[in-house]
Parts: sequence; structure tokens; C-alpha cells
Amino acid sequence: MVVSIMRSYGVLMNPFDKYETQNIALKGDLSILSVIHQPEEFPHREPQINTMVASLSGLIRGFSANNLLIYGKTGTGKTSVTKYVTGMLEEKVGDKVITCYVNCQTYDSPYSILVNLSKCIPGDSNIPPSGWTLDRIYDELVIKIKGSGKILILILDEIDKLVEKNGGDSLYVILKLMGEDTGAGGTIIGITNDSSFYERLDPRVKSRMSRESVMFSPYNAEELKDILYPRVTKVLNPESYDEAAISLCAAIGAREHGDARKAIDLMRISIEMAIRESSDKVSVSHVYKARDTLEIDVIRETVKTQPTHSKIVLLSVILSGERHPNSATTGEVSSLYADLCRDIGIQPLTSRRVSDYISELEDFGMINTTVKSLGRYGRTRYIKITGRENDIKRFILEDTELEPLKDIKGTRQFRLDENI
DNA sequence: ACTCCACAGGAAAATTGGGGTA
DNA sequence: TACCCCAATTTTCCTGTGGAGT
Repeated sequence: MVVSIMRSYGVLMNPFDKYETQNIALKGDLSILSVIHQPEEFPHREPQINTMVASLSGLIRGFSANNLLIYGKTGTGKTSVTKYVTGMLEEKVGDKVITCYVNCQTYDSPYSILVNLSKCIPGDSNIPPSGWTLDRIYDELVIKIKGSGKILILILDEIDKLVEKNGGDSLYVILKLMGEDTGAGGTIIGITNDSSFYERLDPRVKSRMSRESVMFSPYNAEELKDILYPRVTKVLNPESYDEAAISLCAAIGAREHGDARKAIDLMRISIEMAIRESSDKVSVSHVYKARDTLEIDVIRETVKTQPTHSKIVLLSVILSGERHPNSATTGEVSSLYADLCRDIGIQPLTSRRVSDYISELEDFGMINTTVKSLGRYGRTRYIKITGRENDIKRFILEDTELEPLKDIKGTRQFRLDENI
């Protein structure tokens, strides 16, 4: 790089010059390339938008609309498009419509959803975060909704989480509230990435949830490029990026089940990377580096948000793996976990719970497990960390509660050994 | 063919903790 | 303050199971 500058100017330069001359000039705010950014256009999503608009069109004439189910993998634009469509509807009909967006991963009990719903409706909202009976909140809400005289649209993002949790009871309560028989009325837009969601519903819930659905198919690499280009050109001048970098972001996003979010994040981090390195343009190598940091960020976030016990279980998996590569079993992890808990003076959970934590960690993609039968020696899960164990360990030990464990090694003698 | 290990994982009971009411 | 209600979490109890050893 420096060599090329020397060539072009024909002089030896001050080493600081490169920081002065080569920064990529940002045309626009980099947040255009972030998840928070709500775009005004949705390439390759016209059919979905049209279906949704048609489905909700009754509302502009004052009729109620059917409930709507939206399917699609992460990063296929479900949430953005839904917010866009409801936003447009609000623009059209003014404050006759209230939209309430609830992410069911965060708010997964009927209680918390109802509380959120209540907050969306204008008027006093003095429902405490817990304590009231569901019936009481329910009645209060019905009165509130009726009183407001508005049409309610409830967007339930990751609606499948409601069903997993308690067999659809939460969903039933909400459907009942939004149903016409209470007089409250309203439309529910459910968003899910689980294509079998509808099939798994309880019959009484099924009957209330109409079958009207919109599919968001994964983006392919070409489509992702069409999504990236308008955003990138708002941020960068043409001379500040390699076309190949965009193609690579699109390709990686496409490989990750057509994930636009991933592609966009990747592009943003690549740009940040290039700026930090004071390169003159964003290139493929920045994208590769960005992919790496992105991966680590995801891991850090996942680890950080785990409850303490889950972190200790994860640490036990890593330490077991260090002792016996490829052969950490549930039993081994459990007793190691119990030891670690005692080391730092907290009451260990039962192995049944640890077993559940192991399953949860697998869902998070932190570990892989395979059930194996060893005949006479029982049946157990073999547990393996999916990779980057050193990073994971580091993130686990960032928890101040677990600091006393920072020097622990897999080779340490554990009480487990005494029983063998 | 039968036993029996070391769990998996479902169901139900028990505990915990926020909040209300008398 | 004592006690009740409720939801969420955890424990307890349980049945099921693939295959090495006998």
C-alpha cells in the first residue's frame, strides 16, 4: 500500500501521511447499514408487501382484518416489511389505528405481553410489572381498548416462542382478547421463522388464528446485492469500495440461509475495518476480517446473556473437553459443574436442570451433542464445544461472579476422579 | 434372549419471589 | 405485618431406551 503511494507520488512520505490521506470519506451515516435502520424500499419484497396490504386493506374502510401469519428465516425482512406496511397504514388512516409491536422472545408470558399492549394504548396505564391476576389485566385491557375506539394491530414477533413456552396458552389468551367476542377486536400479525408453527398449534388456538399467511423466502446472492447496493452507495463513494467486497458480503449472507441482516452487518463492519486500517477502499480482505469479528461478537453476546449457572455448565463442558477430548458426557459435565459451583460458593442445581441447560446451550449453537449408547455403560450425550473455546472461556470469566475460576484448568484434579 | 447401566426427557410437585389486600 | 395469588423456575419422580455384557 505504502509502496503504491510512493510510486504514485514518486517521493518517500512521512509514515503518518497515510492516516491523513487515505481515510475513506463517508457520504452518509453508517447506521444506514445497521439493523436499526428502517429502509424505505424493499427490493424483491413487492409480492409480500402487496399481499399484506391487500389483507389489511379492510382496515382503511373501518372493517376489521383477518389475523396474519408471516413466515421466513432470520434476515428475510419479515419484521422490517411488517413495520413498513403498518407504518404506511397508520399514515393512511391516521390515529384510528394503533400498532403495538411486541417481541415474544423478550416478552414471553401472557402477562408481559398484555402489559406491553396496555402501554401502547393511550390512557393511564398503571399495571405493575407483576402481581395482578391475568383476569384483572384482561378486563382492564378490554375496557381500555373499547374506550379508545381505535383499531388495534398487535405485531407478535417470534410468535412461536409463545407456543414453545406453555403450549399456546399465552397465545390463546391474546387471541381471545383480540377476538371479536370481547368487543375489543383487533388484528394480530404473527411473525415466525418456524414453518411448522401453524401445524403445531393447539386446535382451539388454530381455529382463532386464521390461516392467512405470507412467506418470506430467503434472499439469494443476487437479491442481497440489490439490497446492499442502494445502502452502500448512500454511505460510500464508488471509488471507496471494491465491487467484490459487496459480492462477498452477499454471498456469505446467501449461504447463511439468505440472511440480509448478516450481509448488511458484514458490510458495515467491513467499512469500519477499512476505516480503522485507513485503507483507501473496502476490499474483500476486510470482509473476511469482519466475518471473523462478527462471529466473535455473536459468541460474546450469547455468552454474556446466559444466566450464571448456564455459564458454569458451559465452562464445565470446555474443561471436560480439555481433559478428555471428544468424550465429555452429561455425567462428567454435571459433576464438574457441581464442583465448580462449590468452589465459588453457590448452590449447584440438580443434574436434571443441568441436562436442560446443556440442551439450551445446544440450541444457542455453543455446543454440539450426540446421544450415544454404551451398552452396559449406559446411554448419554457426548458434548463438544463448537469451537473458539478460548474466546468462550474468556467471555465466561468476564462475569465477576465467576472470577475465582479464572486460573482453572481442565487438568486440575476434580472430586470426580476420586470416584473412578 | 435378557439384564442393566446412565442417562434422556416428560410430568407434576415444590419453591421462589414480585405484588396485592386486610 | 401477615397472608394470599400468581407466574416462573427448579426439583422430584418417573418412564423409556440402545446396546455391551452375560
